[in-house]
Amino acid sequence: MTTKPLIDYFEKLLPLGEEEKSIVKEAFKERRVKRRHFILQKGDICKHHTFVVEGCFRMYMVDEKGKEHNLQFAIENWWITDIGSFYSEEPSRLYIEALENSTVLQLRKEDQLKLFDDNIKFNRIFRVLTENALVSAHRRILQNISSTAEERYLDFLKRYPHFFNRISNVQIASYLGVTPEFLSTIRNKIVKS
Amino acid sequence: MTTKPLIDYFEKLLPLGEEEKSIVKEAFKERRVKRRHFILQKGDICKHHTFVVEGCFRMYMVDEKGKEHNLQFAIENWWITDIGSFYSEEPSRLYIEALENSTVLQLRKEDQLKLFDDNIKFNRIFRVLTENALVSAHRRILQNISSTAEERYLDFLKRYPHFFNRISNVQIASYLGVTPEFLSTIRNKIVKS
DNA sequence: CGAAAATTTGACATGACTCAACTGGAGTGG
DNA sequence: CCACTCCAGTTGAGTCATGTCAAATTTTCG
Repeated sequence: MTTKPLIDYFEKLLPLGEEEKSIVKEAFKERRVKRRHFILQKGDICKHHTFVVEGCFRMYMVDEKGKEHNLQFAIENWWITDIGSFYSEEPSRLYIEALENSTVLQLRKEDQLKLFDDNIKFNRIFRVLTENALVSAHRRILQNISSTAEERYLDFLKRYPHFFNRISNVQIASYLGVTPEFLSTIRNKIVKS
Repeated sequence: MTTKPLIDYFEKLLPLGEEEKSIVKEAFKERRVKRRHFILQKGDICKHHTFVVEGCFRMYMVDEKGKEHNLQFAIENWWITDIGSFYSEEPSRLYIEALENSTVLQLRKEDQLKLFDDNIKFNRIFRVLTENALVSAHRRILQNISSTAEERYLDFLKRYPHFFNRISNVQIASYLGVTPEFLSTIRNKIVKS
């Protein structure tokens, strides 16, 4: 039963009754995604909230020069959704790509609205999720405007140590906003010091 | 009646009944804040959601070297709150300072919880507010990691034209993550081109 | 195994910061 | 209303951070 990690996740925020658990089981659909496959591409409307049960994803933008810029990673027990597109129902500018063979649970908008109507707990749960995401985003903005690339890299490793041997440096560089070459020299410098 | 702008604001998201309007009037407290005064300082716990009725604020962090970094501005009909501190009830790392003599409406956490319990609309309204803030934050992160300072400045002017003659370039530089000197050379370059 | 991608290295170019000095305008107190 | 101060804005020289491009090497995965 793939919904177990999700229910555990919800219950850390707010305990659920048996009935609520079965609502969750009905609302979320399991899906397997192979490495290098996409669950969202530029121009699509983001139709689901996606919860990662197993595997790893990145969400990124491609600029006018064709360069990719990672907005977010997601591994087990993380969410990955272009909320802008999800809520506005406008075409996304983002891609979500599986970096490993993965399993996710997806919630369609109609089903989310049903959750919200049926039960005030889910309203609160999703509010808290969004709040937490906003707090992280604010932290990241402050860091981007106040620190050097080296400081950002060290902080990234401290904050997400489980990413260290799982996500390539190319991807990390793109998340930090530096070139892979420069990240390489940073790493070199750190080792020597 | 200072609550009118706020009620208008809410009604753009979701129409309110008369009863709901009076709930709003009771829950929010008016407060005047003079230029250079603070409604939040590092170490405080952020006790209110703040809605700006008139005036202008900035929210910023001070780094180890004593430099200030602006996370956000707020003018009429904007919100300015350290949500991290507000929800976790932990001491804030941020300052919120009035850049002009201002009038705000503030909502204490207890009163917000009452709104949430009483009425599902407010639950939804605050969820939408947070979602919108998250979408902007994501846009800003992507821009920070993908654009030069000049591009960020031009985009800032396009997106917030009303800030142009209201917020000093020192403050804008701090928001963009560059020094005031460098912003000055950027502006010079733009004029010449 | 073989192709494609990741990582590293180095030379060079540009973006952005630091520091110091100068200018001009806005507020303040006499 | 003036003199004064303080702060925002500008300028320039020198320096450091980071990007670009090209090439060589290593790793990964199909």
